[in-house]
Amino acid sequence: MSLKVYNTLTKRKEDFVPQEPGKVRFYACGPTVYDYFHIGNARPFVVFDVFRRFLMYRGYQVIYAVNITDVDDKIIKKANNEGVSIREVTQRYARAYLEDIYKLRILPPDVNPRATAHIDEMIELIRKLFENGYAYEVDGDVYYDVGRFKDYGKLSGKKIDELQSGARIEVDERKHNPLDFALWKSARPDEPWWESPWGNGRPGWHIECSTMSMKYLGSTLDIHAGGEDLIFPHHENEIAQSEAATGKPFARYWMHNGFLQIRGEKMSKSLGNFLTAREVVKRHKPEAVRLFFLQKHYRSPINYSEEILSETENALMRLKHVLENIERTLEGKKLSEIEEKDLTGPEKQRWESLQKNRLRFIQEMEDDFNTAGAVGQLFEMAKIANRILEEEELSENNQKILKFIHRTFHEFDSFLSLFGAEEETGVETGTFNQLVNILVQIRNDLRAKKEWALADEIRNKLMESGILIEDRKDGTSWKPVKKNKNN
RNA sequence: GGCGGCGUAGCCAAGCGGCUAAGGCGACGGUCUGCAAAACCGUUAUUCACCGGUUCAAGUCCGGUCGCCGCCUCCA
Repeated sequence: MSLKVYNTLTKRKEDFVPQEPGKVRFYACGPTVYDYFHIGNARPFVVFDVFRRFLMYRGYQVIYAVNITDVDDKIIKKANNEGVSIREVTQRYARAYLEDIYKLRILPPDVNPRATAHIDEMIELIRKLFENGYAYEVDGDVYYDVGRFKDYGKLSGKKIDELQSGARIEVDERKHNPLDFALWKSARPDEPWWESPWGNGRPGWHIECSTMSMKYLGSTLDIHAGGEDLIFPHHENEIAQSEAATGKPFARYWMHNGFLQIRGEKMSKSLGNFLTAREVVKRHKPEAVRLFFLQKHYRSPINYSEEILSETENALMRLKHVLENIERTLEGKKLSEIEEKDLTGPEKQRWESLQKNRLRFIQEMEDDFNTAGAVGQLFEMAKIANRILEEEELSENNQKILKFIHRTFHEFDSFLSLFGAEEETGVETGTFNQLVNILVQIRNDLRAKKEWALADEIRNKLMESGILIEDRKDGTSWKPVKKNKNN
């Protein structure tokens, strides 16, 4: 089986082959921190998080970088409107961004670079573009000379001439070409600025992503991802800058997510028809938001409504109930691994269906991350589990089948993050389990050394925290013990 | 005007040339229950916007028509 990815650059689904076997350099465009991000912005954050983690699940070493844009016109405007400093605005919303992605159970990226911390590198990149003849200066502004870059338009499929005729923006006569974009903007009053060879100023938007992605991931990225509205001009310009500077291909695979619509219209800040992710997460489970995105293919448009979110929440509960019911049924039972040769009749059929479901799930994920198709397999497995749970007496093999289903769900949840959250605390169970397992392991090491006092201390302390340790001849297990509570 | 995408049951949605068109929500029927709720089980598209064409075989490929959306300007 091999992974296939739809590449915007070639407009085709391609076999995914990273430049270095087993290693994926993955960059996704992050937020401009001038406001809370809305539920439409959340889509790429969630889906690319799942893709990243699926790649990890498949054994790739993934370096995942997501930038934070903290210098930009909109930030300046916001600060001026509120009469506060730029720094205050960016700190407030950068923190809010981190809080919100945490709530959505998005794993923190490996690198989360901020633009203002990379001004020197940006200046260096611009200097390189001057050296290579792709940049020019006018009155302290520096522009990229689009006409000099032969491949301009290769990502968006646009031709420079056609763009010119269709350009609706007023033409700046100082530019060689109306499509030339700012690499460096000279300082205006009340704007933040940094020193540069071209005078005081601040970087243009596009140069940030080129600079930071290449700094942390190298000249050629394996995957560059973002919303489809970034294809032009943002990603087109990133390619122009990066490739003109390094002479190497900038990114091997370009992935773009489709838009979220509300009442048949694109959700956007400028249209004012947005709901912040934090509002939505107050009304609906974060896992339901994730499932909402995952039940659609990431490249298709998706329609938001409260009703659809509620429906998704019901669907999520169906899956969670299965897990809970299996847990209750199997509680305290010790089951060995399933022996296929012992299976006959309906048990065998169930087992074979489940194997197909599991395989199919992975195949769907590998087929350009078809999460909707994959999730369907989960519901089919849930159906089988429920049929077993309905039975009066559970055979040993049926119990083992239930156990298999439970394990498979959690296996896939390493990248789906739909289950396993502690409802009240928001603490991720996976992390919690890992911590307890570490303690149990340490204790076993101590027992091996016959350091009983400390080992018992760990057991007692865990018991006090509601964790029961069980030493058995085939190993140590543990489980949370329910405190006496009504209901 | 240029470029790109979409149109599958009441709603959401997978499907990318060939087993009986996944799955979810809802609705209806049933199991459970003292009753109810919850949960679970079952049923729910001779048909894939429309018209032609290619093929032994088409939601699936090609052409056209209609409708919707996005990009071409900051935007995930």
